Amino acid sequence: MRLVTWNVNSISARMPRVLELLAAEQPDVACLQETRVTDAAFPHLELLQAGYTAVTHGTSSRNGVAVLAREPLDAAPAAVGLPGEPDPSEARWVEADVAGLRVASVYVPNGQAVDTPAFADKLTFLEHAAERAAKLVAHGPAVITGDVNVCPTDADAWDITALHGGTHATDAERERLAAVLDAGLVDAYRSVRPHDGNEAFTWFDYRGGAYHRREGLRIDHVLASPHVAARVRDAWVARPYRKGSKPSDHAPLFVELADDGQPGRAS
DNA sequence: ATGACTTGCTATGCAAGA
Repeated sequence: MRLVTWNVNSISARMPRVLELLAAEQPDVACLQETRVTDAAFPHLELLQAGYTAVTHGTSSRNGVAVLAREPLDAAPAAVGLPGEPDPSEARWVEADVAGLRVASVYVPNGQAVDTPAFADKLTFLEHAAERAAKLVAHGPAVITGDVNVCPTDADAWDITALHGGTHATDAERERLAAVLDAGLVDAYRSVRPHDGNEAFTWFDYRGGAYHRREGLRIDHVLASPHVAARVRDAWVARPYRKGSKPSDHAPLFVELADDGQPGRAS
């Protein structure tokens, strides 16, 4: 089974690239973030013509998450919103049951700057994500995936000093991401590619030619429950989707899972 | 130069992204 997570930075602006990816890569599940449309305005019809059904949690202009699947999804999401999140109206969490998995698509708050209310809200959001993770892991096979907006280690940034002590790589954020993993999840990418450098980056600033200078961050993650983690055969960043015509500032992150019941790649 | 793009807004410059 092939899963992809991608912050599309507006599905309206990105529809040609989204359709390109679905046709070329044929993911079984696609978790999208920053769809930036209301549920009513979500392009269900075009996606259906491409062979995908979707559950969404969106709001006008900002944020918004979705799960797409080649198998028909229930019209209603398995869960909408993250219990305890600071502002449920921001539309940052949605869950679907697909291919025997509970799949959560998440867009963690950016945090703007340390010592802002937005940063405090980011930490609170991550704390509740850890609580939700524990519940999902206890429930069964699960994947929490999306734009987590945290670099787990210094190796996950092109130049840790370039972050100027700002968000995404503070101890406070890393401790809270670690707590999410401690709930029983595995960083699927690092489980198979522990030593990758800049090929692991999933976000590159639009400005200054950052992509072509390979100056990015690894902030999009696939976090898998133990049963799913054992099925991870490969993981990769699809860098070509970060360039070309009207790209998102994030590259898609793919994970290939062995079929349920088959042995996963031991690494 | 902690800017450099890109997006959506009810705009004609701005906030926000990370």
